[in-house]
Amino acid sequence: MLDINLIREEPDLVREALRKRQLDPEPVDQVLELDDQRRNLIQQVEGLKAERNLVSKEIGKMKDQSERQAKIDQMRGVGERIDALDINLREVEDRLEALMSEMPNIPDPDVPLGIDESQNVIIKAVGKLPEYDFEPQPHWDLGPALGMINFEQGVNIAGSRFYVLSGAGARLQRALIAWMLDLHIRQGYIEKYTPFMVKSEVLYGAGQLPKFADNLYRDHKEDLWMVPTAEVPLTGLHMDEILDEAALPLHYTAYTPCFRREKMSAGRDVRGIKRGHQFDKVEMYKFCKAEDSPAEFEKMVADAEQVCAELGLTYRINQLCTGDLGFGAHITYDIEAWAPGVGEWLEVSSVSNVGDFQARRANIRYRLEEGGRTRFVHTINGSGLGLPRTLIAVMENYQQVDGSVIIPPVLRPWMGGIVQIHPEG
RNA sequence: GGGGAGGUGCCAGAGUGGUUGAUUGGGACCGCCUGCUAAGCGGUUAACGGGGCUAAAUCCUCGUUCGCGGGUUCGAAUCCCGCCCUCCCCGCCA
Repeated sequence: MLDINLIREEPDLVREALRKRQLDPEPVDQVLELDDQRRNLIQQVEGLKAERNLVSKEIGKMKDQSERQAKIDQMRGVGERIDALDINLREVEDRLEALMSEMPNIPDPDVPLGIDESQNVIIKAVGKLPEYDFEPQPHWDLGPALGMINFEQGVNIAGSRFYVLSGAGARLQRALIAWMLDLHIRQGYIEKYTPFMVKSEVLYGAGQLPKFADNLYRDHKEDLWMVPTAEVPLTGLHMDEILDEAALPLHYTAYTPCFRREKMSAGRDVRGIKRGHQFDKVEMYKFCKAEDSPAEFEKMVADAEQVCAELGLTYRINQLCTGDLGFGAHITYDIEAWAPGVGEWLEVSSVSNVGDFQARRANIRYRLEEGGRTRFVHTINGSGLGLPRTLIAVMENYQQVDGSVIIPPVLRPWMGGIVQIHPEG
């Protein structure tokens, strides 16, 4: 959520931000109009309420019955006018809220201008593209051959876009999760295990609702929704709280499965485990003071990089341009790992500083030690990392000519000492 | 799922339809007092929204908020309805 004061005072800045995102700036004018109406109605209705409060107190003290009755009759009329104006005000506020809640965050001035993902900017690359003296296989061949992935079973029990991990495949994913969580703990994050279903207000707070309702799974009887990312429940942890300045920053990490309905376009990413309706992810999340968020953001990017580096992956950092920036993001870096089998860079992490955008929605503030007004915290989220793609990168990078896969050294303690996975039979 | 109790400020805990935004404790903070500490004395102690004064306000003023949402009333923490949550007992269960 943007600050209404910003729209009111610097509408051109907001219009420009929308244009940079390839969006129509017209809602700004509607917001200004509704904001004007809102304040106008507030002034009217609050004036009447002040009068009513005053006279009601007088009535309480009056002795003369006829005088008293006259005042009561007079106030009855005032009450009716207040009710009518309140209804009017509610309507205006609902419409304003609807518009505001669908307005995206302002891009950071440093975000490169661009119309779509083709204009994202590679800002760093680490490692060399590995060379093989054989044709590297994609994971959708390696996985089944090694007994690590079973696509048929997934489709049979849940439909297209689902798969089953088996044996060393399931264990390797679990090893990655456990190792990543432990790494993040060493990096200073506190591990959280959260509900995988949340109330709609939490999704609103994180910026998923109302705009992205179509991408979410929900219980058909209750107000419970499957989380599309751990970012959602983690944002909700401090909803409606006023934190002490001394408590910040808060660094959390959590493993959750993620559920996304997304209408997958036919013919794109249809093979393998790169994109599905359910996937696992280890997430990092920070609540911090406004002045600290740029540095905390950079640190989180470095924390995510460390995961790639310790796994021995070749990766690069891609800064999203204004046209590709997510709804709530102020600035975003994607980390992409090279997967030689599928021959593409896989987005294994996306780290965003959302500024106070989520904090405004979720009402998460902090109080300065010297007192004064409360302020909204800044929140930062990042994957550390997304599991299916990390699994792909590990399998495809560590494959051998005989179709086996070597386990990266850092994961071996979680693999029961297994060093290499060999084809079955 | 069934039965019972309850949700008030940072915490505990009062509250009669009418100067109750809310008694009183505790904590915290600011003064005073004190050789130091303790004690004592006085004071302060919410959030959000609108308007005003301003360079800007932690300044003035109005409004809203006693779990949430409705209703009754000139006026609701207080009465009525619905919902949510917590605690205790019973049942069921990994």
